[in-house]
Amino acid sequence: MSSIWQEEIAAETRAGGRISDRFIVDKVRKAVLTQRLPPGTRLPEVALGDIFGVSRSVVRKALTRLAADYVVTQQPNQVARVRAPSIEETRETFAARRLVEGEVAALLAGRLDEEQLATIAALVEREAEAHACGDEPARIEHSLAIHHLLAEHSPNRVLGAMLTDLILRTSIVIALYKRAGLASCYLAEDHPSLLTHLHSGDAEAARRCIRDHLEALENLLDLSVRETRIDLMAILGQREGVTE
Amino acid sequence: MSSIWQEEIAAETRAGGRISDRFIVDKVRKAVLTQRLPPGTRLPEVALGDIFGVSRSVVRKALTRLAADYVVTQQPNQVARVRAPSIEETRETFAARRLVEGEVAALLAGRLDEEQLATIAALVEREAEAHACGDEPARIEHSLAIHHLLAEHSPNRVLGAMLTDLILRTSIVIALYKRAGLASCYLAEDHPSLLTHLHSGDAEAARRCIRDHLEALENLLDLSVRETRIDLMAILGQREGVTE
DNA sequence: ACCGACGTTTCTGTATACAAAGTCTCCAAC
DNA sequence: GTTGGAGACTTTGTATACAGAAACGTCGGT
Repeated sequence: MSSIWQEEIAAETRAGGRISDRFIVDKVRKAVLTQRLPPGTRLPEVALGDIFGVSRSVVRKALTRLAADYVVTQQPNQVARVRAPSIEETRETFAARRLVEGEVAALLAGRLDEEQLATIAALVEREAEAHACGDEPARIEHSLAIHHLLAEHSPNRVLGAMLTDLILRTSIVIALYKRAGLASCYLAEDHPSLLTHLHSGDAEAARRCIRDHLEALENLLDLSVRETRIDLMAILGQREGVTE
Repeated sequence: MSSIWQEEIAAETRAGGRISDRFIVDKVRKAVLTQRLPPGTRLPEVALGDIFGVSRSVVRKALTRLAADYVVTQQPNQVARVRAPSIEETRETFAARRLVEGEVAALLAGRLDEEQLATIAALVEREAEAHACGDEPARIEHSLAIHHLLAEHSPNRVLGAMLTDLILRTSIVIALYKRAGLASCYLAEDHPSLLTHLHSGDAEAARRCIRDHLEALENLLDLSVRETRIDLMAILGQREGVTE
């Protein structure tokens, strides 16, 4: 009965840390992001409880929070499942993120101090390196870190929190709908030029840069209407990935 | 031990409906909105459970969801309390709502059918009437209904859901920071002219109309820096409103 | 009168038990 | 071969018990 979290759970308990609902939320979220838990996966409370070594109470709280974050769906008297955002929702999520992240970038332009800019510049650099090495997981991690930094430094904290959510949701659908043959969703010019605009303080250029970047990203996805496939999968969805 | 929900609970149970976490969420939300539960109010799980006639399990789920909606704060091993958004957060919430609702209005301009427009027109009409009669609660209800309709009809459902959240959050801070002497936050021209733009299909005019409307609303609030008062209240916050 | 230690009370965190709803399987009937 | 249904099984909904943390009040000392 191998679980994909064994090592991390062992590490956490060794470290004296108690497994809390937050721990479970983080792990499930990451597993969904990396597609180790594909959409439609059943997440029964007892199974999760056994895996993490806690009772259903804790698992229930974690699932409730994951549902609030749109990571899983919870219907009365039914097993929670990993959510499968539709193609339409994917487009809408990208549009929402363009609006919000564009605004955040505009607010941020010219307002970051040297240290913050340097941090971002370093990440941009490391992302390029990782791409050159063909280390896609590392590249994704650095790319995500850049966007999360924007959210974190947003002068408007409310927008920042909304952006954090949207980054997560777009990441999930990117993983879901990445064009089959595509090795990477890397756009070499975008992050460096964003950095330039943030530095120079041109708010509208920064906004446009972000919006174009996100639109290009969306266009890298395969959002053609094989929606039937997804729907069938969601309905018949029998796969498991938790117990086994 | 009078609770502010007695009648509604009785009605619900008479109707055969079982009290669920959703019921509790709705009631608490509304009570916060109408300031019957002022910021800082303690919300102990057992007390709520007694009032609603359910066990802590149900209350806990409700509180978790209210926390996800930013209505209450939950800190480990401490009683949940009604959240007291700061003045800064209030400003940020308004800015976020201007961005999102402006976009929704722009998307909606010229895309509503006659029936939907008629529904909104009727609400605008009734809001004006309620204001004329001095029936402020009714006016607020109709005003909120207008904005919620925008959110509901948003072509972009993701943005629509975000807008629903933001409407709730701004409503709470409006109640909180309404200038003392002010009887009403009514801006006679704004809703009718929004309707005009939605009808004519001028997206940018609709966007601007919403943004101006929300900015005017924000300016009606008393957001001067008596922030100390709020902070003290949150810290000493000893008031109760649930048990009694 | 003020301050700090200590015991009491209150409240949350977690596990668990039981009931109700949903799901699956198998078998008979068409 | 497909449909329909009875039963067993699985899974969630809710209540409750107990342990531990925080808040509160009291009492002694200064």
